Amino acid sequence: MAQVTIGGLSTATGVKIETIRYYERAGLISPPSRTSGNYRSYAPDDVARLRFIKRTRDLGFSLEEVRALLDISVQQDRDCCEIDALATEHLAEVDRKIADLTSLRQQLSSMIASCRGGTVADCQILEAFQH
Amino acid sequence: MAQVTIGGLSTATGVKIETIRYYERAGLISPPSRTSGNYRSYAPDDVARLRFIKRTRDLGFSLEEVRALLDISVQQDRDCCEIDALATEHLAEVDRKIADLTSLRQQLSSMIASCRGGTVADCQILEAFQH
DNA sequence: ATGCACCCTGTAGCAACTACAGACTCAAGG
DNA sequence: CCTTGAGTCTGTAGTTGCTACAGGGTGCAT
Repeated sequence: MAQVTIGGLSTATGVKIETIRYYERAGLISPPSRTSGNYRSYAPDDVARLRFIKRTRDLGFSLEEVRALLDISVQQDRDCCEIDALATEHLAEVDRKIADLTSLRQQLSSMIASCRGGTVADCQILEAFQH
Repeated sequence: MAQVTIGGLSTATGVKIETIRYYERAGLISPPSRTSGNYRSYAPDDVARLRFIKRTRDLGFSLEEVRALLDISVQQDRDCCEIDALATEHLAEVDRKIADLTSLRQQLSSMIASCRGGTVADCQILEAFQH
């Protein structure tokens, strides 16, 4: 039966205990059964589900998106295209973020390149901050 | 002599009114003088300071970092190198984020490429989420 | 004098956790 | 048998950087 405590689930998945309880409150995982001493007791399926959550979180999906992915993933006979759509939309978001950061990086590095030392009064970086 | 209300400051800087009040609570800007009707009244210097804050926020500095930059920038006779150090450190952080997002983008897009349609049961993307 | 736009304070909410406090449980060692 | 230490429980508050009210007051034009 291989039931585990929350600590075991935590080490099995790399998700912190507090975070697991948070996910339970947030409805991402359902309340597990309890031992006689009121300890949470998780089944192997719970480990798989939490791994899934961790993986998708690591890939940058929001909890809302994770919820949607979980919802779809249990309906085994549905068409796969919704998953594809969610992933593609998320990819676009990631691309936007990369573009934003890259332009920002550009500005920052040219500011830094303009630094010639000296006092704060004639700092070129600060000058650039003033716009 | 060119004092403005919070609404004027907001339009002059592009920072929302609520955010300005928040910055005041957070100690990033000092409480301005008030009119007889208890309205906040800002001087041109306040406009400059808030513009500075907005610009650095747009460049991705945290409020903590902005605070540090502001602190240094008022000490006109100090050496400029601290500014350079903060900016360089921030640039490194931005680079880390770009690297993270790029690797993530890579994983996501190869997952999406593996999609062959069909039902959820044999979805390759979900498969990849399982790790 | 009566709208209407603007401003005030204070509080609560968002994401996605993280960090306690104070109490309980469980297994091992002396 | 008792104690000690690690693990767990609930509940609440803090984090970052805002944003969104509610329920009032102000200022100016018609």
